[in-house]
Amino acid sequence: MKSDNVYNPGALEADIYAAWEAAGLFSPKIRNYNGRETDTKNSYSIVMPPPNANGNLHIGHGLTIATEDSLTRYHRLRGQSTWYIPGADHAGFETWVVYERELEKSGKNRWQYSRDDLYANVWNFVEKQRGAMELQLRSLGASCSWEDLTFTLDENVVARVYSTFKKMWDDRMIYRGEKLVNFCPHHQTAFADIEVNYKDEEGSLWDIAYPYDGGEIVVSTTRPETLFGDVAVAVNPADERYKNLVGSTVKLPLTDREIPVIADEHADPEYGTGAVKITPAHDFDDFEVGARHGLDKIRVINDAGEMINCYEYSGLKTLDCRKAVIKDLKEAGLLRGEKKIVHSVAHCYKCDTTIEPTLKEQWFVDVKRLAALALKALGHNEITFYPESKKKVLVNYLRGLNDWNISRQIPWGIPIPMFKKVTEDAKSAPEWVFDTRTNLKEIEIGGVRYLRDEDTFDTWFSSSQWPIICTNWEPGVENPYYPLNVMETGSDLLFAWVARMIMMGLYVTGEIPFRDVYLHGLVLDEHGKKMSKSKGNVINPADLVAKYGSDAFRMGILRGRSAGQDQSFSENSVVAGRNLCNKLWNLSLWLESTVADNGDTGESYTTDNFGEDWLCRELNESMHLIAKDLETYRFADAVEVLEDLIWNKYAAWFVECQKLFKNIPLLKTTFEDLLIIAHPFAPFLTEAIWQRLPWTEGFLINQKWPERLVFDPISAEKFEKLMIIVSEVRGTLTRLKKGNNWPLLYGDDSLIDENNLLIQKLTGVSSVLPTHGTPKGLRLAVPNSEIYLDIPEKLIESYKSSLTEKILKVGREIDTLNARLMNPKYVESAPAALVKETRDGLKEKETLLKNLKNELQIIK
RNA sequence: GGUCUCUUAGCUCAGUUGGCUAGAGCGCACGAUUCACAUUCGUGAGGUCACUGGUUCGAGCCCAGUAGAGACCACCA
Repeated sequence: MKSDNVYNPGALEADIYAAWEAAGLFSPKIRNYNGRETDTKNSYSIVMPPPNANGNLHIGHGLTIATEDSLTRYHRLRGQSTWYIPGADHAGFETWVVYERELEKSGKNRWQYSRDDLYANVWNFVEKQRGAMELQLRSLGASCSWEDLTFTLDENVVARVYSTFKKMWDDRMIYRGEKLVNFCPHHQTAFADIEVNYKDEEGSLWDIAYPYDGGEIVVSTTRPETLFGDVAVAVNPADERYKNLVGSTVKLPLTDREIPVIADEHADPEYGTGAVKITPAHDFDDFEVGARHGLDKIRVINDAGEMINCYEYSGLKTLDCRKAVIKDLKEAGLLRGEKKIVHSVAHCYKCDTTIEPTLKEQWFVDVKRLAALALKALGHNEITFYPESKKKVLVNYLRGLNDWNISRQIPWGIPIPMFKKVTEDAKSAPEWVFDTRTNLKEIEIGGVRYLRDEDTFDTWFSSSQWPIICTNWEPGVENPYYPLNVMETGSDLLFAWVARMIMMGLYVTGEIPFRDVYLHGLVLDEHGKKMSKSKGNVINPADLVAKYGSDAFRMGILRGRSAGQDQSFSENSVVAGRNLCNKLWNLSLWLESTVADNGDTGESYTTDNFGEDWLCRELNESMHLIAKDLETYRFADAVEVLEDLIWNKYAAWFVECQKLFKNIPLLKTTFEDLLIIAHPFAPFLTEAIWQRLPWTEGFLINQKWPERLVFDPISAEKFEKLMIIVSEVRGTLTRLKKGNNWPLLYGDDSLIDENNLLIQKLTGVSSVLPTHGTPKGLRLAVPNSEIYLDIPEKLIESYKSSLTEKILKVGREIDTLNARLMNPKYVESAPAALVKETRDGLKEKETLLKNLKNELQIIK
């Protein structure tokens, strides 16, 4: 018959969360801190990496919340003024892609609207979607301060972004540059380097002859269509083959232009023919070469990916033009060869269109100074990384960082507060002015008209200031919540986000934005593969929460996970979490009825027997370990310690003992402690139990982390001996396979005298009796104890092989200990305590061996 | 090419400044069963710590190298 005593999370979780929220328990205790509260030891702040406002939470978010919320709840229980700040991301480009797809579905496109209309439309679109994500955060138990939720387009965000931009503009760290950018012809926007996917692709390397009087120079290219933008041919200065051509000109095929031959290190003599065409407007390397040699930049591809400025080829798509050029070169007799190669090609990470390096005027941040600030702080170890190795990775990245393009050509984002002069005769007026009136298309300053730059900021420009914004940091005002205690996020965001937060935090506030960085790895499927929709191996956290409960999910996802490591995940670990929840739930049912049956006197506890002292000792130790693990971000270890405590120590040993000798005050105290230390991991279940127990008051969520329990250590030690005896009896009975209905006899032993009932209960033997000096039956392998299982001669005989095996094993152990002690250098150099331990161990094993051998003698 | 990570039980992973007989969960095998829990209880099997050298009284851990797996950065005319 299946029992009804099964923990059923679904019915409870929503109500509990609502009760916490209604009671205002997620808010930091100290809110109005201006000048009043500066004790940072008693504050704890952490921000949530803002999930996409119009998206659903995926498994990575589940891990994020499980991690951050267990930290939050732990520090809250520790009495700190704890502030977990939630956010929602406008997710500039991501959201834009979704919106534009909707727009296209209804047969429209972005060009039919003004930028401002588009912005308003997306705002409404996101407004409709919002809320789902927040509900999911609640169902995961995130105890974040909802009244402080920051949306990445909120007024205070924009204000901070503008003031930082102004500061950088004044500090000459922002410049307008015509540079090549990664441009997606489909989305019509530029991308940062890290937003581009490189993929290996098959392509052709064509050799094309560029003739000159008396010969030709053959260049190798994968992009013949860009030859109309060629402004030079480069050869390596050390390349003897071409030395005499440097400085002369060659004819550009299919045109009537002459271009120079130049010497530049960029040309690799080993690759292709060693000569390379230079197209500064359409290739990143060539752009650099062009800059070094003062060459022109000729654009031959427009934003839509069509050819321009190239005779009859104009208007063709790039790939069509490539075919035409190859055909015409062949006809002109200038094609010298074609070779299939595999090369890596940049793609848009959203629509997979080939990225077209495009010449654009954009806003750039000069990152040298920013990176230097970050490198200095990292060099001084001002920020601790978990895992530590990620610091090295970050330093390496910061050292090679290029200037940061912060312009995006999409309407959905924070408008760049820069206006360009349009009054032509105002010669003395600056070309660009900073102004925050971005709600206007056009402004006038001193009779000069300026038009707003239509671009918006790269999302990371605002995100990089997230800790500053969320904690309401203001210059000159003491703020106990800045720097944050920890920044927790995925290790895939180390460059895009963490690096930029460090740089901008230091630049704006002069202080690091957070003290610790904890990076979690990717959650892979159970076979170690990345989850993706196309593979169909995506696990949705909401499904698991619905099936097993939020607590089970949280413990399941934290189990077996370590910092920075991409690790697999399967439903099994959530099942294990669910089982633990059920265990705790049933413990609480037993405890509640036991307290009710025995009367609750409300007295404070004392310890009255070995098992009670032992449990107190173990509970103290587990509390200490869990605290230490959480403070060093070892979540999996903490869950493991908790599980061992609840399942093995509390339920399997302590409660079984308590069924014999009930100590109601101690049961109550220790179980309350258990609930508190389990709360960071299983918030709903523990609160549900707390609310149900008749003697508890208030909420569990804001109780005090338990004090150490008082116990007698010698008594606790003795219980361990009892455990060894019980285990040995159980093991022997199992191996005999003849049931457990035998008497257990023991020699003169006060420990067993005092606990014979307990031993009988835990092992199931028929009785536990003194030998009265006449030992008989099978002697058990318990050191320093004389214990016999009173079974018939025949059965003892059948146990002989098992005994022999044991003797051999103990013999081997004695050998290794002996060998160690025979080594004079070990005795000399190893710590004294260790040597003593070895000696004691040896003595114990030798006695045991003697006893076992005696026993074997008797059997014979 | 550069940076970083990983290789420990059938699977997924721990193993914190080197210290006794290398751990956990899941899985597997054997056994149990009225009263908190079959989402249970008891017992057990299972490991050449990738490989080769070195340092040390002592190496899964430190050092050098080899092999394999993966991530990221740069480049690929």
